[in-house]
Amino acid sequence: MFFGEYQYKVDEKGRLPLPPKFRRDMKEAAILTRGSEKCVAVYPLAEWKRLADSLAAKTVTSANLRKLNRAIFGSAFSVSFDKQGRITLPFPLRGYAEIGDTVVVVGANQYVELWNEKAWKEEKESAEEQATQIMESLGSS
Amino acid sequence: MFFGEYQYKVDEKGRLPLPPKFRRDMKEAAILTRGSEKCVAVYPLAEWKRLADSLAAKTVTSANLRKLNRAIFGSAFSVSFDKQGRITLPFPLRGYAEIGDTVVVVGANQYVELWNEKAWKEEKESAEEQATQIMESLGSS
DNA sequence: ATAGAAGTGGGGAAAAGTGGGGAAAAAGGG
DNA sequence: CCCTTTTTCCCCACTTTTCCCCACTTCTAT
Repeated sequence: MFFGEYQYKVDEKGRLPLPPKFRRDMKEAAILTRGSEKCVAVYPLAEWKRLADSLAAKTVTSANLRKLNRAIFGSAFSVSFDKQGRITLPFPLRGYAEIGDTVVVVGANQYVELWNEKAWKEEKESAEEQATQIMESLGSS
Repeated sequence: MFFGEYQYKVDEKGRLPLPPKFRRDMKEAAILTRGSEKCVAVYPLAEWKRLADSLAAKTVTSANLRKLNRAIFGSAFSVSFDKQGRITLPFPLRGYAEIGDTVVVVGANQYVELWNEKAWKEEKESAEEQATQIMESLGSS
């Protein structure tokens, strides 16, 4: 279970640390891919396998499945941690999420997201607004 | 069950004590997250799990679920008590609730809230005002 | 009055964040 | 096909932060 919000620097070589707690749950390696919003998704190996399997099991038209596969697997990168616990952000993903020399690492339960600082700020606000509504509807039940 | 209002200092290292009575109900650790108003919510582990589960059970679109995960898990931090019964307030939460070197700890039944001193004063006044009105309307029935 | 518990402060060891050098590997051009 | 240039990756080093422990003071209850 991943949670919390952490800010780190991305160095000239494109390396960035993950919070120690996150590292421990991603033994040796992780899978990076494009997030649904403008962010990078980081999956532990096990979670990635689960995701891949559930996609394979989906009954969609084969044309759609191919598209989905390309989108998901085509932009997936496997990364490993160096001795300092850092990963190297692949260039295409870095460009996609518009991550400069600062990154916000966000725990989202089953996986982790990497955000451009400003983009995260905006996303957070809209997410909170929505969460408040949902939580209030829970309270009234 | 948490109740009462206590004022403590936050030291230079960002540490603050919780009332002994509260500590006892939060065995070893607690989860801190954003409160609905400008405060920090402190949940015992069990209560947090209950909350997270009830949210996960909500049937929402996957886009909304992602947002919900971000709002809920992104601002959650797990903290533990040191030998003196203090917790360290994570920086993002401290900023959000605008907590300086003084904090008001408020019991709110199932969970606990941490407030900026001034913000609490205002919140309390408006809460008391409303409570009086509500009770008066009850009394006339 | 004294003992225990609670609030407050700080020192030191360990961990984490950050930056960079150099060897190995890859890529590219003659 | 080989040599040169660039990139990647592994390792080391420094700085900052965090965490654990100890100490002192205050308050309360017996």
